[in-house]
Amino acid sequence: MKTTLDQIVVEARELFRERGYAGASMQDLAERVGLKKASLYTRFPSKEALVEPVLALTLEETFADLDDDANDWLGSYEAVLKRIAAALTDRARCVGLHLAYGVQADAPDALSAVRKYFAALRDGLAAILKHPLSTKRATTVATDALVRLEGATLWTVIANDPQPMQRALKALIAEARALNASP
Amino acid sequence: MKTTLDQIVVEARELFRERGYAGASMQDLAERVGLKKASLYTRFPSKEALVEPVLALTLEETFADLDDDANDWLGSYEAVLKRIAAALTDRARCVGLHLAYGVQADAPDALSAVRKYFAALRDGLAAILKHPLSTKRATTVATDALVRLEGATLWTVIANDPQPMQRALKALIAEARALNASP
DNA sequence: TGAAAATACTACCTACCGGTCGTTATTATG
DNA sequence: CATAATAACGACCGGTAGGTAGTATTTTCA
Repeated sequence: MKTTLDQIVVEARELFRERGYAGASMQDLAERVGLKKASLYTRFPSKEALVEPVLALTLEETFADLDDDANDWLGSYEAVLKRIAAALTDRARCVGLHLAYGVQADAPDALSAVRKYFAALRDGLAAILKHPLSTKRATTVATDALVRLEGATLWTVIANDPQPMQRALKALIAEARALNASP
Repeated sequence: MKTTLDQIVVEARELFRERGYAGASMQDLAERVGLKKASLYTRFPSKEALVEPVLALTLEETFADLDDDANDWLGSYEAVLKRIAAALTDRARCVGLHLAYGVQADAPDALSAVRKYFAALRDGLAAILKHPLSTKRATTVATDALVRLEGATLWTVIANDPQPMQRALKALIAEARALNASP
């Protein structure tokens, strides 16, 4: 009857995504994974400790199976952007954004996990953009791309409307293609 | 010793902004306004009922003192965008976004208040953009502008970095100016 | 000024929160 | 197969959540 850590992390992510950090309860999580609440504490020392693995999993999924082919940076970039956009669209909300807004100073480990997560996302995108751009410019463009996609989740959340996300994605890809022409 | 409704709404907004819907407590709110918790309930029937006036106030501030001058739609548009960006930057978070993510189906009145708030924001921007654009296109452009600014709050929250917001603002204004040249 | 209405208070309710206790059942390893 | 480690459990802790009852105080207005 051993429940895997992954199951717990996946369900915790879903819960954080739906209800945010404050709104998610260990009781709810226990029920989702078919355990009693006390049993969760044999796996994770606290609610706060769930945040890091939740975001690590998400980050891993985002950059899985990406070959850093210098000759096809544009393909890699498009692929990652599409992957991020797809994840944000089909779950409506972004776990990371929900946690970024919801995690407070009284959960310092969670706070630093959130910061590391977004820094890693940005750096992952920037690494691809370093092929046509300077390091500094790559970071800027990556940051702007990321916040643009994240912002579009507002409309998926309140109106269940994926179109702003699609338009943002299209615009970002067009900008990247333009970089290829004039660096 | 009468506390004004406005004081309560302003403090509630601050609390929702900082902690989100689930994370904000009536006890905290009471302390902020210098009342006992029970006294809040003589003014508002529930926590949920705070959401609508909080967003109404924010909306009102956003569009205050704007003359809809057809000859200077660009000036009005820039002014509103700057106002939104400034509010998002100096409070780091956006109340509306925090509530959009945090309000759940079990708070239906709050949910519809959030939806109305963002629809009104979009419509307010779209009304200005109807001068150079078709109704349909104005709505699209307004929506995209809004989500772009909102997305930039991610970086103000996690890194206390206002630059993505400034860049988004600049880009949006540039796009609007381009509209003026080629409609 | 006096009474109605609005506001505030103390005290309390039930439900749930994150987390811990001591104990039992399961699993891995020698 | 024994044993140690891991994982699961029921019961419980103090604290706090949203909200209410009943009462006292203040404000409003005729």
